[in-house]
Amino acid sequence: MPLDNNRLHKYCSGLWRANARHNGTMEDRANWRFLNVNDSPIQGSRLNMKELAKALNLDRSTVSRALSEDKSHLVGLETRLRVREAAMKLGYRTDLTAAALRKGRTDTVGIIVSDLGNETFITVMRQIMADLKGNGALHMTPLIGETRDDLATTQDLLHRFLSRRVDAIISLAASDDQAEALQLAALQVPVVLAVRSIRGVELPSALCDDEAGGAMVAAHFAARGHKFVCQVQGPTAAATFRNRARGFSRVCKQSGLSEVPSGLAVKNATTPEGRQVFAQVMAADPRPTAIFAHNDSIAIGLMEALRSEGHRCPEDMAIVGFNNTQMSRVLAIPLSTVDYPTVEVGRHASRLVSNLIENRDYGWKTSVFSPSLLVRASS
Amino acid sequence: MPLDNNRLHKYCSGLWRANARHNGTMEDRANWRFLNVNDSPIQGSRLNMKELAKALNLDRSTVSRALSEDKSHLVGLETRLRVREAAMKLGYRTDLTAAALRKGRTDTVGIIVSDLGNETFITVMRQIMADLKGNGALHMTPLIGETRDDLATTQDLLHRFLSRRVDAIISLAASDDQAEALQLAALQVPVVLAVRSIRGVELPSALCDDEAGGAMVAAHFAARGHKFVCQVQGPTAAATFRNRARGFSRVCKQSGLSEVPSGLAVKNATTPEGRQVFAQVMAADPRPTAIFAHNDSIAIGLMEALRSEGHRCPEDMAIVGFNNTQMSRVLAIPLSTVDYPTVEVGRHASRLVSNLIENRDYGWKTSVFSPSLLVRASS
DNA sequence: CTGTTAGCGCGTTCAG
DNA sequence: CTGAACGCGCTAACAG
Repeated sequence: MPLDNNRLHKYCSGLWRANARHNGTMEDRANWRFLNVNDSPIQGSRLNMKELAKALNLDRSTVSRALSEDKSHLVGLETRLRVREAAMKLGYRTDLTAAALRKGRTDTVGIIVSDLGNETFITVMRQIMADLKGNGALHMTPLIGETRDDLATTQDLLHRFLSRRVDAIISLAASDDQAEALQLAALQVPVVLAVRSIRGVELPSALCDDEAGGAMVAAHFAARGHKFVCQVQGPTAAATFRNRARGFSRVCKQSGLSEVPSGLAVKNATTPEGRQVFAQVMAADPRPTAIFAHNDSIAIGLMEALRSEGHRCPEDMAIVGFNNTQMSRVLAIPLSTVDYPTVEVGRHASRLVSNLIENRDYGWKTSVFSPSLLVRASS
Repeated sequence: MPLDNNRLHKYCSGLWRANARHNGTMEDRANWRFLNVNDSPIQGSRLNMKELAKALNLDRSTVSRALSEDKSHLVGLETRLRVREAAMKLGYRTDLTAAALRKGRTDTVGIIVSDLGNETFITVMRQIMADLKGNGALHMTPLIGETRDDLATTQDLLHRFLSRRVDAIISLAASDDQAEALQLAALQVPVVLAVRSIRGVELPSALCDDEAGGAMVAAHFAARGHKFVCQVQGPTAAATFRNRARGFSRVCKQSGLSEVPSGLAVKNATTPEGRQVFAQVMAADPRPTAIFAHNDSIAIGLMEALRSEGHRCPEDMAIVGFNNTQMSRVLAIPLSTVDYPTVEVGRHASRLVSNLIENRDYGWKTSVFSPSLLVRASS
């Protein structure tokens, strides 16, 4: 089957993006040497640009241009097609590490996330990865690292990313103790914060308006006629949770709601801890009739404890979570929750990165996106 | 504060592993030029090895050796310390892309996963990443990509990995339609399969004995005295689920259990689909008294549906899942499930990769690890 | 033990 | 429109 221009044009991008299904049959790959005009010393089985050029009786430069996305117009149409056809048949793949060395750009961005098991982080990360793959003329590859909120791991990760010469870094794992490490990194490459910010650190960020989210929940409780309510706060070291708490408390005061017990917090925002903290809620006097859990995991722990002890939700106790996770939607009693603006946050983070890479403009471009309350059966 | 040898030795590995907290103060970094003996043309703010060498009145090679892990013994102790101290104070970071180009090795491995939201995959991946970071003298960086079981995405990912010259590829996302793409990739670099295998493709793999897992569940049902049971199968395209089904059915026959209804399968192994399929289970005649769900997500969907309709678990219906996810442990009715050997699978996969990279030995080294049944309250 | 030399595979001048 | 030459930052081979 001869290659037509249509397939070649597909391959043009396919060479970089690999949409092309046909990378040359194994026969082609085995026999590519026979295209050589002169015998040339071949090190491995991997074809490089020099060899490809020799096989075509062209100079490397011409081949380089023909294969490139932005400079292929500098090459005659006929030559360009000939080069691309050969590259395709022979399974040529440009060596991106070599290209990076020459260009001074690796077309990679480091992504730091605290917990790969967290659905919200993953959702934001997916958006970022999708954007990075297609944004503008850029085709960036993400390097992903998980910190589990450990400072040493974070520093290790930053060092690795910097050593690999990433073009930028996005952290979804910022916490106060990382301030210095991130600022040091920002001296070398653009650093963008997403989901989590750091007090007093002015880096371009893409955030959720957590305070507004907390406020919405309190307003909702007030509208439902509750008098005594409480909140189970996530780790207090994270600004995210502090903001949710502040918004909730503010509106409680404004609406005449009493927070009892107050100061409830879990060390990790997980279901088991939500389960455990339930006893403290029930021990309070007066006992609250509604709980705001700072995320869905905690909320689910509370609901499971509620079920275990034979109480009913929302009749005996209303519960609202945060993040709108998949699980919240499929419970027997669907969980009321605050929908996190994952798409907006991810998109803004990737836009910031693209802009900063193009023109090292470190302007003050933080955006804060609003969440929205989803009232379901649990409240 | 002067640098003592202890800190320098830490930095020795810290240079690569960044355990060192102190990367040189900002003043150090700003003034590093003054260490230069001659003025040298400096392009960016980033210090390279040539400049570092000139500042120290040494040759690049010496600096390179002094900083390396395996060849630093070729350098005099005094010089070595001097080099490392300077590198540390000046915040020198070796350019890994350049090193890779020269060495013909990038010290990266591509990891392909179908779904970043899947706890089991993530757990295996974490193990792999931890091993890769510390295994032997190797410090490999993983490149992670998600396919969502899409062939084109998989091909794209493979191409990107290969273009970035990864030293090996680990796929936790194999499915039958990817056979050709993976085999083509295996022509270039070692390819290892984990968690999922492909029928008829002989690549070194690290797997779970899914059939044994299914068998355990059937034996458990038989021991509990059930007569009519059923299973809800995951996507039939995946060998994983086919094996679980086969093991379960085999033991059912051997133990005289009837599968009604049979042939129940969901398109995606998710909680919502588990929820939906529940109606079909209840409509069966005779109605089964126990369900084997091919993973915990499906099982949880079934349990939620059970709750919604007022049935009791395990009295009216026993349920067993697969994977031992966090969620299975914290439900009001803790879920019986099959514990997946994530550590063993991950460890074997990373060992395979390390071995294959060292000595391109493509020997037949697949291992299959046994899962174990965890009986909890739901059965 | 250290310096010298020679590339790794590309992209980008500058000529023609 | 194409070819020749240079160098990105590093490590490996070979001398000394």
